[in-house]
Amino acid sequence: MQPLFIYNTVTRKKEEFKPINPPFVGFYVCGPTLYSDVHIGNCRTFTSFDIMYRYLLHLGYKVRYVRNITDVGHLEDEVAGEGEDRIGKQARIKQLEPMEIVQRYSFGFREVMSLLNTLPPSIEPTASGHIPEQIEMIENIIKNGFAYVEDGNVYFNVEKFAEANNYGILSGRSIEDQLNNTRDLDGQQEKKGRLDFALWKKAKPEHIMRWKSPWSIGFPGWHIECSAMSQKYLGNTFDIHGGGMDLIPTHHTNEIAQSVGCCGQAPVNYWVHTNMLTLNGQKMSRSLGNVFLPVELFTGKKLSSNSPSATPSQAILEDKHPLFDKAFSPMAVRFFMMQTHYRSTLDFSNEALTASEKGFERIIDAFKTLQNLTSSNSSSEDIKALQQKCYDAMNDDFNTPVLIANLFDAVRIINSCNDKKLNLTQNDIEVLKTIYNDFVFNIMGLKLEEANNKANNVLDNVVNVLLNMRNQAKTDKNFTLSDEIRNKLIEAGIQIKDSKEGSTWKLN
RNA sequence: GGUCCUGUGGCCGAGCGGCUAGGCUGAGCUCUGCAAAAGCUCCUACAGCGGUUCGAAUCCGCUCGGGACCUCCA
Repeated sequence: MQPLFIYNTVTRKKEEFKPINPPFVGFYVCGPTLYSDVHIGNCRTFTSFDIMYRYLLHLGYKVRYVRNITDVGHLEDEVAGEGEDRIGKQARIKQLEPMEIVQRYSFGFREVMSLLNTLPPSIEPTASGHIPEQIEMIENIIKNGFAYVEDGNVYFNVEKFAEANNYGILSGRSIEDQLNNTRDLDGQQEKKGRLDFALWKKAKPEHIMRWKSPWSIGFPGWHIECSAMSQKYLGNTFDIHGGGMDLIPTHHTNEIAQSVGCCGQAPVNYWVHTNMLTLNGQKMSRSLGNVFLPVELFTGKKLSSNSPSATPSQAILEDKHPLFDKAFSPMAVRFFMMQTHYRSTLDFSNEALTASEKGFERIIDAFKTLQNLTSSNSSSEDIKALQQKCYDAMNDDFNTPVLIANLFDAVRIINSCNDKKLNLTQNDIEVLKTIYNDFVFNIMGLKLEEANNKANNVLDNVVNVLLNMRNQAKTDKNFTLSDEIRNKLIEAGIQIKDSKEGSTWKLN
């Protein structure tokens, strides 16, 4: 098996990946809080982890990929432990059951992720479906002396925990630093320490979602769900835990504290974090309001304010979106995301996206050319070496930009062979097909977008009739007619490519 | 204010001490009836100033930009 190196946030180094129980791999990713539609920045994160999941599968690992859905417990003001539950608030505003809110947005979330061709996780557990597990974990944390009860609320005692443990192991910040350099905050009256966080909250009367617990009728804190669910499905210590970088200092830091506080062992061997998607250099986030939605990017249009949802198949759209020059297909967007490494910020712009789209088309066009390549007895290229370079790129912390650079080498070789400017053996051609199948389709998760339906077959036939007429005109040196056919087809959105073997076409 | 990350050619974006990715754009050439497509060639950059080194985009220091986190966020 290829040695794979993964950047570990804990050590801040790339480390060789060694699973606890090969070939099994436990992989947990913090999923979305479904109180509104996911935006394209959320999608970037889940797409990045999809590449990792796909590559691990390709390498032969048996991966259990768990990605949670947060449907309860995420307060508007986490640090104070105050404010409404985010989902409960939307439920109240929209006069729906909280589960209706979650159902609506999880439907949209899944549809968008499916359009982006991400594989579904093995398990998608919800926080509300794991209340007993969370209560049991809280009981253990209390038993171990790391949490205290205050008027029906349970808080994690961070300073107590930090006496014997490195609380800031992920963020690299010392406990003193965190205690002393925090902004002034309100609503801290119940907590003993300013870094303490809620494990269980007593429900106020207006709170819709509530469960019985030993401490009060209430609901779990935000961080405990991931600790409880990852432990349930992956064990006390598992291989990889991922999430957005913005989760490092609070959510993941507290997750570690809870798990260690409960079980006395580090929950995760490799912590992996993806960088943010930015818009004009600024992080895209729901709280900043600078978000746009996948459906808007895929259509180039603005979501109508009276659209019941942003689920692509149901969205009501208005005029052209002010941010986009045009629509960008999900696969072009996916390719665009992969041209930047997952640990770098990805800045959105029409120019960058258009450039990616063209590059992606070139890769797909070369794949079609590859199917009809003529082989030679000798070869002028080292295709096996190219294949290994593709693996080297992925083994180096999932370096998709370098992988793509290597694939463009393959594109050049394919096109040159097609132009009879270099030679490939039949075996080379088979290896190139394997490279495409493995890296482009299976690992990067790209796919051909034209639907192979009846209408397309008819179109294919119709265009071929016209191309034959044009070729006859060319043979007859009737260039007025041949050019007219070409120009009319271009106007109709069809681009013709002539070659020695004949003419092909594609949609523009 | 504190902690950390970052600054690469017209644009995007790799790079982790030597062999100067890749894409997009632009120019020229080949092919072509003319185009398009494709191929080839060219435009060879590392914010600034110092330092370490035989050698630095890459390490160190300072200066100036940009960003993230320290409150919820993927």
